[in-house]
Amino acid sequence: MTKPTAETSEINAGLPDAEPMPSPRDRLLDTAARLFYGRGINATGIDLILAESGVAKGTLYHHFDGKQGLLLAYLARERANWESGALAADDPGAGAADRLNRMFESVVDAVRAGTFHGCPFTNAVIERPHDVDVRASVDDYSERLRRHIAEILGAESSSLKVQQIFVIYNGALTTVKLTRDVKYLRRSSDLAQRLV
Amino acid sequence: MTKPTAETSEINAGLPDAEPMPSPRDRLLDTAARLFYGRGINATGIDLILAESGVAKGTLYHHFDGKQGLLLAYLARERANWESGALAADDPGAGAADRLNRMFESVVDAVRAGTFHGCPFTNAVIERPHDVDVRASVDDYSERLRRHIAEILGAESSSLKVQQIFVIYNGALTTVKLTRDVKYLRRSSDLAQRLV
DNA sequence: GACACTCTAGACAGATCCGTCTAGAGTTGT
DNA sequence: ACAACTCTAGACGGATCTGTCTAGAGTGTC
Repeated sequence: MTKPTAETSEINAGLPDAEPMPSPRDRLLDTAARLFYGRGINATGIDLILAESGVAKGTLYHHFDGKQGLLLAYLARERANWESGALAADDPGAGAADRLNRMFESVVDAVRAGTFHGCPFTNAVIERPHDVDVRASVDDYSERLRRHIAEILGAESSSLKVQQIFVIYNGALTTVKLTRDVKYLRRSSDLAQRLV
Repeated sequence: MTKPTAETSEINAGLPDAEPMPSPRDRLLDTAARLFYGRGINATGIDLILAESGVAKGTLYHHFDGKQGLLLAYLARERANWESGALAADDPGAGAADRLNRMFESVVDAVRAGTFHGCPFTNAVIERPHDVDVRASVDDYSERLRRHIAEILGAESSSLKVQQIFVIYNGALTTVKLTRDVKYLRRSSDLAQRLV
């Protein structure tokens, strides 16, 4: 009835070279990420993800272990995205204060773009407080964030300053989520830079 | 079939003066608070609240406007509890640094008691990102928290220091939720006191 | 005694949820 | 040609959710 690989050419008939539709698996992940992050995990049903991604239900269960598998894949990808984003925004040649400032400035951009909905890992641990797999994913992210801060400061990951900037960064994200006021990112950035 | 007002005397038959059972309304609120806070709002069904509180479904809809009404009542009570708790722990005669420290120390107590599951308002806004009533309740709390900090510092609620300690406090709660490590409360407290 | 109020117990409808399943189309490899 | 694989479309069951409803017990008030 349907022609999976022919969809693009059908839809884009006549329009030469309009970007090809991503694979069903990628569309699932993209849609799940958007909905989990924007509407909440528990408030987002599988059927909505399927409808918005235009993927059949069987395909979801072919690629992922149900909603839980999709959630974990979303968190894993979010972690990877965060890491590559932090790497891209970072300038290892710059001073520590500048590098810290860029971390906060990236969040400012996301808020202005209307794509910021808090820290995905904080959100996940709040929505799934007893989920050990979510917890593992969160711990992984948490440690990598501390290591990233440590690398910027040239300090040990367990040092006092790293821990304090870790708190400030988490506080910045939470406070912006709470108040929707970007100014707290500047305050947080100033506070963090003062510790350098 | 049942004798509402006789429950206590039945259950406590022989035991003189064991504390009387709270009213159905209070039992609903207590149970809802425990479950909403401990398991999450969207993950907690009405039926579970009813079963654990031992209250009939009709009684819930008599006192509250469904689950949403129960949620808003829970948040309102949480705000009141936080305010009276902050007032009780506070010593207006002490120095600003000491008073700030007590704010964080209260959280340490909650963590040790095993009753800490993050900031109820942050949790609510994450689980119900598009709920305007939840948003109003969160804004209310948020402003009172800033005013409390401002009062301790003897500063304007909109001053830079208040905003920064607001971030640190939110960061402390989130970071403890994220890592389950109490040490971040000490780090946060030190950081906040340094701003005095 | 009549009435209003609060409460219990539980049935019920309607929606939504997740996961499994079947039937078949299209592609790729052998 | 045949098998293996990926995908669509959608039915289906069973669970769970919220909210409404009825029937009746206990209490207090007029």
